[in-house]
Amino acid sequence: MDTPRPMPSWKEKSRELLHDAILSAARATFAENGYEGATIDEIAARAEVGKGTVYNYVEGGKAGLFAAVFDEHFDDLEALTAEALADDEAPFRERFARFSEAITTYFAEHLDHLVLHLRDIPRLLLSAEGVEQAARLRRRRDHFVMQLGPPIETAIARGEIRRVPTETAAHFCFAGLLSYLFQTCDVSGATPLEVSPSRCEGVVSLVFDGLAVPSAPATGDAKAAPASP
Amino acid sequence: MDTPRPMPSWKEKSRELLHDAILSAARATFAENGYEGATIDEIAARAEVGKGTVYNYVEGGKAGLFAAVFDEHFDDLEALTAEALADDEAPFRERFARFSEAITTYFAEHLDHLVLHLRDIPRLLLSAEGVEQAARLRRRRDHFVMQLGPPIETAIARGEIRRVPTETAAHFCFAGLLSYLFQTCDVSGATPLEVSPSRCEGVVSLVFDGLAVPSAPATGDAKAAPASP
DNA sequence: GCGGGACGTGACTTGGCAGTCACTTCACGC
DNA sequence: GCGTGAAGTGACTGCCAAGTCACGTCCCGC
Repeated sequence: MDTPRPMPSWKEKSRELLHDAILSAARATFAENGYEGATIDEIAARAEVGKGTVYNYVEGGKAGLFAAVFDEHFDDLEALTAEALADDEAPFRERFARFSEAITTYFAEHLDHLVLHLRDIPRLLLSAEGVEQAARLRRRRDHFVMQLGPPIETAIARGEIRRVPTETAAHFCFAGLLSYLFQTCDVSGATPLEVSPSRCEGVVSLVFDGLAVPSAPATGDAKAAPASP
Repeated sequence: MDTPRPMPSWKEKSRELLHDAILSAARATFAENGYEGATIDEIAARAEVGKGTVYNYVEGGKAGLFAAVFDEHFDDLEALTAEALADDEAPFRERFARFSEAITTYFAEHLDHLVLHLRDIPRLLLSAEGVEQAARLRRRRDHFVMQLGPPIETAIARGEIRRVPTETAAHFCFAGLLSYLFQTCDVSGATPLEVSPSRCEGVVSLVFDGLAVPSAPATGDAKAAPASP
């Protein structure tokens, strides 16, 4: 058959650029169709490379590609989390607020990562097959979530928050944030995920203060005088 | 070819029993392997029927089978939720505690449902293909979660909880519970999911009271003054 | 006992996708 | 120019699973 394409400008794409293009195509495709629904053919098409090239650039085929996407994802999350939590002096509520805002902003800019995170992490974590990969991912996720650990312990020591197991608290913080995002954003991307201090304050206050009325006794019927601001 | 099997005791299984057997085999298989990983062949084998029989008993092939499993699941959840929330007079904290205990007990007895719920609901809700089914499932899930709506509104009216959008509060309650279960139980089933009042109190207090120290900052003084140290 | 209908069955058909590899093209040194 | 190796390509292979359907079996009424 006649040669498919004169490969117009491919030389411009250096090795690294190509790698990025493939990874980014993979992320988009996985986000759109899920792991099972995505095909290498489509990823290759999106990256504007041949199918074979995809295999030249990643180890481990489809699964490896997927892992690479998640590695990149968690690298991102960990970097911005480290920065958001950096200020040891700040009260926990504030640090958590910064964390929430950073995460929200990140996901607002990368809606596909949000979909990926919400849909495919549980999927991987709970799939019996691929135990190897599941364990690796769990470690990665826990490592990320546990960045919240030291701030939480500091906060407990300072008496800012209750004595809750660190792990529980950390997961609660992140899960609360995620589920809030999931519930309030239009995942399809039709309306962009809005990031605003007030929105962040919403999650932060839910997670930090709970549902209960600030100081009123929860179970007592006596309406305690509401604290004035 | 020789007849495969003299079909030993199949007549005993009435139509309905067979249907149940298939559904239950489907649930187990889906829970074990996820939607994509499950095969009709395996479901048939588990139910101890021929593949063709599966198609005789369900509308819509694999997808229909999956939907049937989820319908049953949400029927269960809604029934026990209605019961747990029945007492209008009780304070919200108590109603939520009963709800948490009921859900936890249910999942403890049906670990496969928990896996299914955690892994496949996000998957379905976020998959672009099958929009039809996704919408139906979302409606179903929201209907379930919004059983918490009236209690929440009552609680707000009574001043037990803050003025938070009902939907947000409802989802926060359920998501908090779920993520707590996910994080603290061994999904593989190696160690059974323990249900105890103290465990429930753990979630309830996180969701209801938040992370913050009960009323006063540890530096205990004027309650309403969130003085910064 | 016998004929027919209802029901279950699994071999088969079909479609689709992961992964391979023989080939083409390009860049560069001589 | 021309030879050589590096890189990209997509047609091809093999596998697997959803869904079909022609067949066998059983039961029930006659």
